[in-house]
Amino acid sequence: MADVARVAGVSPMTVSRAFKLDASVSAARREAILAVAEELGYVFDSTASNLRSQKSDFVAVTVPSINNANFADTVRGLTDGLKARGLQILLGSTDYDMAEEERLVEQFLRRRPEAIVITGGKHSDRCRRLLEASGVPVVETWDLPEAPIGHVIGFSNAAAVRGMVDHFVAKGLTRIAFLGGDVGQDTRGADRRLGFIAAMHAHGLAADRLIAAGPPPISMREGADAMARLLATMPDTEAVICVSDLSAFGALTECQRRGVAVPGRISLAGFGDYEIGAVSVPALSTINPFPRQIGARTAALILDVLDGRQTTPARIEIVPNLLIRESSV
Amino acid sequence: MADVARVAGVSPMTVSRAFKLDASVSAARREAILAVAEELGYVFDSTASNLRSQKSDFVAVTVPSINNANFADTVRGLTDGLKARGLQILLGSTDYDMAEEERLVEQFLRRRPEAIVITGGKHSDRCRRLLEASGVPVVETWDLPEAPIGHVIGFSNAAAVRGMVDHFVAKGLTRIAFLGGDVGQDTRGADRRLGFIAAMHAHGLAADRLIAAGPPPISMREGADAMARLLATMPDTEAVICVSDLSAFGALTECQRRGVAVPGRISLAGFGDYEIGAVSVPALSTINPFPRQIGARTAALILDVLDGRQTTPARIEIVPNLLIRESSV
DNA sequence: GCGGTTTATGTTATCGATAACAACGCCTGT
DNA sequence: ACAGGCGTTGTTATCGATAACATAAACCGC
Repeated sequence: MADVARVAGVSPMTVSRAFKLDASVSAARREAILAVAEELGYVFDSTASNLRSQKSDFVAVTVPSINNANFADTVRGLTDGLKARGLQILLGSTDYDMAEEERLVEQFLRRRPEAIVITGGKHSDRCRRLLEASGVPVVETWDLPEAPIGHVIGFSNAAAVRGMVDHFVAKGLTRIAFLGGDVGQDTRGADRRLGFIAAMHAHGLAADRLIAAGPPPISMREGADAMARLLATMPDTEAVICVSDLSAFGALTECQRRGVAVPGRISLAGFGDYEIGAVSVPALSTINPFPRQIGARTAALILDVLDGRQTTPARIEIVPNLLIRESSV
Repeated sequence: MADVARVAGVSPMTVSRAFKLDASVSAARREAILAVAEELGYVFDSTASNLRSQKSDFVAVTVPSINNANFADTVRGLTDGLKARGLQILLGSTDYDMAEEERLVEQFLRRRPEAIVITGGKHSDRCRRLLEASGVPVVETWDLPEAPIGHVIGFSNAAAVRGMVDHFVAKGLTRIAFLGGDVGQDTRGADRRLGFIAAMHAHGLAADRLIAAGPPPISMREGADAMARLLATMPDTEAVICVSDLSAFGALTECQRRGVAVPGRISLAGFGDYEIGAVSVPALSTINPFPRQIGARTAALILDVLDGRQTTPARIEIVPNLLIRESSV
């Protein structure tokens, strides 16, 4: 920067200002300075800038898995909403593991992010403590924890599944199974399963058709395997709600291979409104929790917090949308 | 850090060393220092560390899209290979746009990453110049550019598709179509299309069944729409190679809705070995370019470069695997 | 027991940008 | 003509950790 300043015939401070979009430098001079910088091949050093200004221009984000269209959509909404402000996303995946989440959060906090976005509302004690002590604005998403760390933008997984159970029951189906959500690691999956059980009980129905699909991420293949087990052990099942569209599609393929008609003999539903659910034959009934919107609103909230427009913890509830399609008609 | 040092009764330098895993501090003292730090709620400041040591512990990565299982797999391989060394991934998506890529690269270089990984081998002039001038090790992936910027770990998209064309021709099919890859933005898609054309010509066949699917990312829906157009305009087509498994699956669903037998009347193939291709009914023939391995080997290469074991530009060619499944039997 | 080496710790200056403050020129209104 | 204000530029000290060097203590073989 000193070199650029010398060549441009100004002080380093003026060069510094020329690189900040808002600072007061005459337009002509800024242009000249940027031209000199480009010619000299000068590359601005954000590290030094961050240290002195005590701002990182980072927003840290943890997701359970990068390879998941739902979370990717949330990240997309976040990125789009934040990049206008020059905020960089620091992305990390926890692999549905709270210990890994804790490690990630600790790493991230060392970079002094402007805000930190966590997927889910359940964390290790130490992770929670670190976040609370950090002074960094925290947003928990994809969940509605009872005692949030800071801000929350999420939805009730249990309530969403209840809507689907209601739909099946209204169709006259009573022997309904739930596939997945059997492992505590995937707290959202577990919430959906608990929501299923509660909804069945509310209808006076037995919630005893629970099929395990193993630890997340639940693949299509695991959905197919679980459906095979279900058909073998409880062949009179009339409807199946799956923990995600991916497992639902896997379940569908298993039905197709066995000649089990969907929705003729078994009605199917997924969760997440993945593209596969809209395109598959039959199209899958599902629940859209608006992942992109979660990201977009989180971004907007973060900007509000950084600009001082939001000073109290926000609690924003997204209402998922029930999509009834061919698989459950 | 000074506070921690005072409480622990040592110099700040010793505290600093206690936080570096390799530095020479007696085990007892390190433990004591870390305990004090934890109690005081001290959080190490990576920014300051980076500035002074002139190391960022960042590896920057650009991908065309986060929401793509193939690229997510590559990122996964990278992350896994790098996190043991405490290297943080700085991830950005270009949306298949070279201008956006240039912007991202410029942003990333300001953070002085230890290395930068770029998906693809085609870039804007300025982007290339910035990378070359930066002195940062560059790895281009998912492609085999003729004049690489630095290191390359990729495969030939054209050659991979040729293998699939050969397979169809060996089966006696000659009226073969290619779906997608019509837009220059997606250079890998375009390479596959060109590879298709060249392979057809090599067999003395006309490569005139080219169906546009629009700009990337090509969705399942767009694959279905393109298949509808193909069936309408060239109903005597015997086989279709799609630019990805996602579009191939979309194409398959269109066939199912119209009662067109796959592979009975039309043979189908995709690209990428996405899970959908293995699970769908019929399972899709496809090409596995080992995205996870690309990431893993890129990580290994980066470590080799950083440790001085690799001093010349590497050129590693991955050989994709042809997977023949039910859709093309 | 003594030079020589290793191990563990401390001291000082520094990475590169910028906050905070000062100052200068220019305009404006009275 | 002059106080006051704004827009633009410069000066100085500083953000928090650590490289490089210095030093003290411990170890070691002969």
